[in-house]
Amino acid sequence: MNKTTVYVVDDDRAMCESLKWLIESVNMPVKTFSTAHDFLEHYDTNSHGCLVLDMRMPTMSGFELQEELSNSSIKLPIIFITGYGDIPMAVRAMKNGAIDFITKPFNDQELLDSINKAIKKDAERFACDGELNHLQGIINKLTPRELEVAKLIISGNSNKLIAKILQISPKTVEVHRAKVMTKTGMSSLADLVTLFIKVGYKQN
Amino acid sequence: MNKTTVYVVDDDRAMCESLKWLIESVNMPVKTFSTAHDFLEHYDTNSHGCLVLDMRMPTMSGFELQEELSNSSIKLPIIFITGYGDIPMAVRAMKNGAIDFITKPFNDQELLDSINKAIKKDAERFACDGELNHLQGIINKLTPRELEVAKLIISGNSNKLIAKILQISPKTVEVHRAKVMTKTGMSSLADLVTLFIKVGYKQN
DNA sequence: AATACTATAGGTAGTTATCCCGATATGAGG
DNA sequence: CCTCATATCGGGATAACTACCTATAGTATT
Repeated sequence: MNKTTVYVVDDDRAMCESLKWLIESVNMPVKTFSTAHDFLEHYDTNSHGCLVLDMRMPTMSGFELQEELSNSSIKLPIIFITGYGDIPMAVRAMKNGAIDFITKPFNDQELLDSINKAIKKDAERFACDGELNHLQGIINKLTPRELEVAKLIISGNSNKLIAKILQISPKTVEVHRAKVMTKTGMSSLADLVTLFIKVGYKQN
Repeated sequence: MNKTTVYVVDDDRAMCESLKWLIESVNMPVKTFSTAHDFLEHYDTNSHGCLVLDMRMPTMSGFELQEELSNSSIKLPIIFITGYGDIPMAVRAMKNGAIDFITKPFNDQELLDSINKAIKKDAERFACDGELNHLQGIINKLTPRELEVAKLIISGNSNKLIAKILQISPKTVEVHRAKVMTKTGMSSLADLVTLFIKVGYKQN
């Protein structure tokens, strides 16, 4: 697990330095980038924290980076800062999932508070994702056939029915079922259903 | 089920009339109010649609109404319109769950688009809530004892174990269990677990 | 007082699931 | 060629669940 980092992307070097100094003053690791491309190249998809992002930048604007990130399923919380913003811009940024939009000049504490909130939110997301990946990993251990049987089980079918559906002997279904339970480590049908629902399987 | 209505709250009579005219021009029912209090008095909690809300108003601001509504668990989507807004105000409104924040003078189509999105979103929420209430209603038909047994069942306990936990005969647990299944209309344990998870019961 | 619902409990039979033992066939990899 | 994983199938025993019947006692409603 990587440590949490505050990423700063701003084309203004002085602003980058100022932000770096501010954020490091509260003992948070900071990485600064002067362009969106620079950030995208050096960003480690496994790291977490938050992104402090200038709106107006050459070659790639803050908006474009935000979209790029959301398309790449990178869910790093974004805090926009800008000196030239207007309301439609702020609204659009928020609609696109930014967690804050701060205008320059800003109050230092205001930004730090926002960063803390963002990091907290990202940590929650990370914990949640980790749990999900873990559960998904458990399910991925099943063979295709076992998964097939498992899905039929959690849809409420009995072994006998599953046997008819899959055109195999009920005895084989029993074997698969037992394998599913031992491999997933679930000790009851209820737990198995819960597991599958958690990872997003729906039996509509 | 009530029809969908666009609620307009603005202290400026002329603006109210103008909005009413605009929205009715696309055949959507409108109700206008000149104060937040007026709206709160006449609002039917069962109705749905969306709320077009002026920010700056006497006695109760748009913000205050938004907070009031979120505290009353009224989840009507809110579109703010204002002539005197700034970015922090817009950001705060969006953070509080507004779905749009539009500045006067606004483009008519822009507002209508936003209203349509809001209504769509509310309809989804309504459908979702309706489903949930229905499922909750099913569970509410259970007697306290049956609910107790049901929870133990979906936590993966066997009848025998439940009997020990509740200090009653396994036979009685069987009876409760059968009652739970017939009352909920679920035909398998898997379906029962799914039902309880849908209404938010977790066995952590 | 009669009725209905709830919680309790037993019997008996049948179905289903679980767990132990076994077996065969197939294909991938060393 | 041997091994391992996978998928298939069987017998037999035990445990668990389901479905039908019965019954009693308390509480609430009418």
